[in-house]
Amino acid sequence: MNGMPSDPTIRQLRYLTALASCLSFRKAAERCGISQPSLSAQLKALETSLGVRLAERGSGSVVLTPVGREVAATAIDVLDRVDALVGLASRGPLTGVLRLGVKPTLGPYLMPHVVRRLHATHPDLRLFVREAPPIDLERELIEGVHDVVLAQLPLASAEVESVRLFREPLLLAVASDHPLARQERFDPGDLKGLDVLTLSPRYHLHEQVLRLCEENEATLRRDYEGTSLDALRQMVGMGLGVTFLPALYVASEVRGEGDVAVLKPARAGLHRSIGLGWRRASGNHEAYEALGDAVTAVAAELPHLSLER
Amino acid sequence: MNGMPSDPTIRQLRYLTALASCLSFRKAAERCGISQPSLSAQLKALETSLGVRLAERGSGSVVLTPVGREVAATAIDVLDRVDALVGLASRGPLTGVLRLGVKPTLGPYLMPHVVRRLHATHPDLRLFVREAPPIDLERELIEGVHDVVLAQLPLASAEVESVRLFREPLLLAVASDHPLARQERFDPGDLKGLDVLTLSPRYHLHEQVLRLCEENEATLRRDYEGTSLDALRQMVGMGLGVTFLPALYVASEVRGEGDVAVLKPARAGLHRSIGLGWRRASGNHEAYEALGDAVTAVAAELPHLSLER
DNA sequence: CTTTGGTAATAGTCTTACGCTATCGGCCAT
DNA sequence: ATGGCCGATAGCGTAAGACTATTACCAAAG
Repeated sequence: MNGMPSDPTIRQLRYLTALASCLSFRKAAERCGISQPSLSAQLKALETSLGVRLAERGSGSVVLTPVGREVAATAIDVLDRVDALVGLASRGPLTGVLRLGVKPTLGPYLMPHVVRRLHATHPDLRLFVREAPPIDLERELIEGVHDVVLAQLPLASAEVESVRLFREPLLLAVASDHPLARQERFDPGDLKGLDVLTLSPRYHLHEQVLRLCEENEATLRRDYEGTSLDALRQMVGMGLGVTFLPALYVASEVRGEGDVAVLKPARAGLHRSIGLGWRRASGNHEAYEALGDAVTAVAAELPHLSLER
Repeated sequence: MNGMPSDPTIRQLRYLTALASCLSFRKAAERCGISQPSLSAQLKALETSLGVRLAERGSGSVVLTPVGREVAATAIDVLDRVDALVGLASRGPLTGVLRLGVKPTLGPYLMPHVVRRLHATHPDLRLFVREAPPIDLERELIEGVHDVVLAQLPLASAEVESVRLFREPLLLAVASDHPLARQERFDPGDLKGLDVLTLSPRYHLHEQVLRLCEENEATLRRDYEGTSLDALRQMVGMGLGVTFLPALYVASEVRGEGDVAVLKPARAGLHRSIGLGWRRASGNHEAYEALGDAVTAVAAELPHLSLER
C-alpha cells in the first residue's frame, strides 16, 4: 500500500512489451533472456508501483487488461526513444549538433565554404555557427557557450587546446585614386605618414594594426573606428585613409573593381594565424582535429591563404 | 571495455536531466533528493554504459558535451513519456480504450445510443465496438479479443461473469397483406401452420424461434435463412413467411409504414435477455458495472424494452 | 475420476546495484 | 598561503533482481 508511485524501470517496460507480444510469461521470459519467475516478479512489481493490474493470468493464455494494453503501447514508445538515445552515443565523432564560435571578420567569408563542404562529407553533422567578438570568443568557449571556436591564435588559457589551420595575410587597401594604388605590392616603408583606419579594440586586428603603425611611423586614426570590415572599406573608398583587410574578406567582397585598390605585402610576415580551439577537458580531440582538417582543405582552395602551419 | 551496452536506467536519465539544468553535481543531487556522490556514480555509470562522455567536469562549472546535450534532450523526451505512462495508470475505471463485443442483432440498433450517452458522461472513454456472431462472442471474450461483451444471456463459461441488463421482446413480423396484420397483438396459437423465417443457427435467435415453432406447430423454413435482420424483413415483406424481430430492431428500422406489420406478444414471456459479460479474472468489475448501468439507462428510454432484471 | 502436461506463482539463496557518510584532491578567491 | 567550494574516491550496508527448485492451478486426455 505504498501511495508513492516510484518510476517503473526500463527493464520492466521491456518485459511488459515482451509479454504483450508473446502473451505467455514463459515465452516472454525466454525472449528477454531471463527465467520465468524473474519476469513474473518484475511484472508484479510494475503492477504494484503503477497500482493497476496489467495482465490477466487466468487459465490458458495471458490477456492484457485495457490499461495494460495502453501502458504497453506507451512502453514501446518509451523504449523506442531509449534506443534512439543509446544510438546517439554510438555515432562517429563528427555527428550531431556542434556549436562553432567564429570571429565576425572570418565568419561570413570562410564559413559558407566550410559549411558546404562539411554538409557533403559529414551529412550527420549539424553545425551551429555563432559569431562573437574575438575578445569574447575564448571566454565563451571556456564557459561552454561554444563547443569549438575558429579564432585568431594564440589562445591564452591553459584550459584550451588548439591547432593552427592557416595564415591569412593582411592586405593594404587604399582608395583607387591614392598614389599607392598603382602598385601591386607594398613595403612596410610605404606606410610612413599615412592615416590608417581599423576596427575597434575589441578585435585582434586593432592591436595588430596599431603595432604596425608604430613600427612604420604611420598614424592610427582613432576617431574613425569601423565596426565592420565593410565599413572600413567604405571609409577607405571615400579617402579617409588606408586600412588593412584580411585576405578572405578581400577575396569575398572586393572583386578588383570599385573604389578601393588592394596591395599584397611585398614580403611575407604580415598575417594573422587562424586556428581551431576547444576545451582540453572536452575529450573530443579526434572530432575537432577532423573539423580542422576540413577547414584546412577549404582554405587550400581559396586564394592568398598560406597553409604553412 | 564492456562492448555490450546495457540500457540506461530511468533513474540515470532523471539525474542527467537534473544535471543538465543545474550544471552542478551538488545542486542536481539536491534536486533529486540524493547525495552528490550517488549522482556522480550514476552519471559515471551512464557514461560507461553509453560509451561516451556526457559532461565535462573541469574547473568551475559543469559543461555538457555535444552528445551530452543531445542525450539529455532525448532523456527529457523519454521521461515525459514515462510520466504519461504512469499517468495512464492513475485514471478512473471507465477511461481509455475498451473493446466491446456485441451481437449484430443488437449492435446497430442499441450501440449508437449507448455510445452517445457514454461520450457525454465519460469523455475519457474510447469505446471500440466490434460486432461478432453470438456463437463466437463468448469464446472471443475468453480469448481476450473483447474486454466486455453485450450479449444474450446466459453466458455459459464459469470464467465469465455477467449482469442482466434488460429483456428485449421478440415481435412478430408479417407481410402487411397477411391476415394477422390487422391484429395489434398475437397469441402463440396464432402461429399454428405458419411458415416462419429466421437467421442462421449461428445466432441465438435461430434456436429460440426453432423451439417456438415446435411448440406451436409452425414450420421453420430452413431453405431461407437470412443473414441479417434487414434481409429477414425484406423476405417477410415479399410474403415468404413470417418472422420474429427483436424489439430494438423494430424500433430502429421498422417505422410503422412499409410492407410489414409488427405484432406485440399478447402475454409476456417471449423475449431475450440481454446482459453484459466479462472475464471474472479481469478484475474490472467496477468499470463493467458502471458500463452496464449506462446501457440500462439508455434502454430505459427506448420503447418496448423491459427492465425487470 | 484420475492423470498428465501445460501454465504462473512461491520459496530460498546469491550477486549486484545503489544509496549513504567520510574523505580526498583541485581550483579560485580571499 | 589558505579557506571555501567543487567533484571524485573509498568503504560499507541495504535492497533490488537474478537464479534454481518447488508448488499450485487448470485443462485436456486416459
